[in-house]
Amino acid sequence: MSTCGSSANNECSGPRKAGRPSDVTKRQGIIDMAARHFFEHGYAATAIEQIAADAGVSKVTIYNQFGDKRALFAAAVACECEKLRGHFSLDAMPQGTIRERLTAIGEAICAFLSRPEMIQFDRRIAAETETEPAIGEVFLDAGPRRMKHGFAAYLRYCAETGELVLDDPELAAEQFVSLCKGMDDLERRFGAAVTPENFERRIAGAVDVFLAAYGVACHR
Amino acid sequence: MSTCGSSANNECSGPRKAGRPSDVTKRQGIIDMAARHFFEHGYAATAIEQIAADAGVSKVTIYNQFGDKRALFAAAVACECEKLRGHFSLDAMPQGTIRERLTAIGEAICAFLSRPEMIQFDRRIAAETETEPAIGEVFLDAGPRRMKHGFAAYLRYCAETGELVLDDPELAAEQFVSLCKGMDDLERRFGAAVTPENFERRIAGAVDVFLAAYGVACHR
DNA sequence: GACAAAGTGAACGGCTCCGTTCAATTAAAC
DNA sequence: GTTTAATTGAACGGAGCCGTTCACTTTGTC
Repeated sequence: MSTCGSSANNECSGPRKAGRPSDVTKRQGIIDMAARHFFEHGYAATAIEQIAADAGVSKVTIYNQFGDKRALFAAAVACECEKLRGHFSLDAMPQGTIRERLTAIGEAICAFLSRPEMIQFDRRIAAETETEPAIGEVFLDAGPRRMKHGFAAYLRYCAETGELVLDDPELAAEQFVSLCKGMDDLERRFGAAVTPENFERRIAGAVDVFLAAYGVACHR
Repeated sequence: MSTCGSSANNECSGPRKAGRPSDVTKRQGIIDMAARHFFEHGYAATAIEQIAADAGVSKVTIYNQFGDKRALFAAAVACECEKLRGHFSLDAMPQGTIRERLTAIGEAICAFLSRPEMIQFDRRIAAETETEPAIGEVFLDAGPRRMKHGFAAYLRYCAETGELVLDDPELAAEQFVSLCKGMDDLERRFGAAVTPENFERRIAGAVDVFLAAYGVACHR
């Protein structure tokens, strides 16, 4: 479904190697299925043979293409992070008052972060980061930091248009996102059920506090 | 070193069983070593034989006392959560202006949460919560929720003395803690190094924002 | 001292799974 | 058609580890 594996496949300069070329769709199928298993059941609890079976592929093919279980896991993580990159665009900015826009943004961010797949992905990456610090780094760059910088740029823009009064957009971005998340992502990481009624109140509270600190009304 | 295992050991009513009594210090040693291994290397990566060896105990003794690997893990989690309970007291409240007090509290909370053992414990519990939801629940009650309620009570007290203006202490408590943490606990969960310079700025920023929203100055 | 239960050490069965090897098959490039 | 390389199925070696059994020792209580 995704096209993550195309990053290192462009061998344009090399002469076309003779013989049967490796099946790209198979490779992608393996990565997709590996991601599914790794992020659902954890690294240790996932058997390569199972991935192979579910991807309709021989186990040997996996070892030929990736060489190692860890390498396959790394590929799956990289692919998933690549998908993440597409999720932070500033194109479709909501309209309305600054309060309405912040509310919409807060809702979007929370909805994005509280998807069950996201929670599980978070858990897995965190657990594996210990044995493979590079994995955590890749995720941080593809996800949280990217989101933070994008949002900070928007806040800076708002400051330039005079809708907000702030001198440290990065800090303000962190603060707003943290306010929106509250302790809810924590609760969810530890299995608590989602509480939609708290959701609204939390976002509204976040916007209130944020505007109290950075809104123009307070600084007149 | 800790005395967590004493919760279910009070068999006061039963007649003293004949024969050799089970060694409580051994039991505690097993739990301590189990916690060490489980939280450092993960559940799956921990071998019971290793725990037994490091605790100076036979593997059979572990199976006699706990019956199961999962049960041993659960005992270790329960013990660690018990330790957590002692860490949230409102006794030694700092003095000074409300700003100084909030700053001190924020620093204490962040210092407590960013201890490496805490980060690892967090990761492990989150990962195992999936297969054993009860574990996550136990942790939430012993840690985050407890801290939140305790701090909310303090905020309510501050509101009663007129130092703060707020009508939802629980929400405000969440907001303050979230502001203090920022995205730093996230970064640390994914292996990023600690940045002491950001630490100060983040706490100061949190107090600024919080007081802008809930301080008496803004509501006069 | 007799008894009963707890602890020990060693060995074992059984299971899962990683990673490899090998001969056979398939599919593209030339 | 020939060549080259990818893919496959099956089987294997080896490792790690869970949980059990058993005979034996230790350490308390009665």
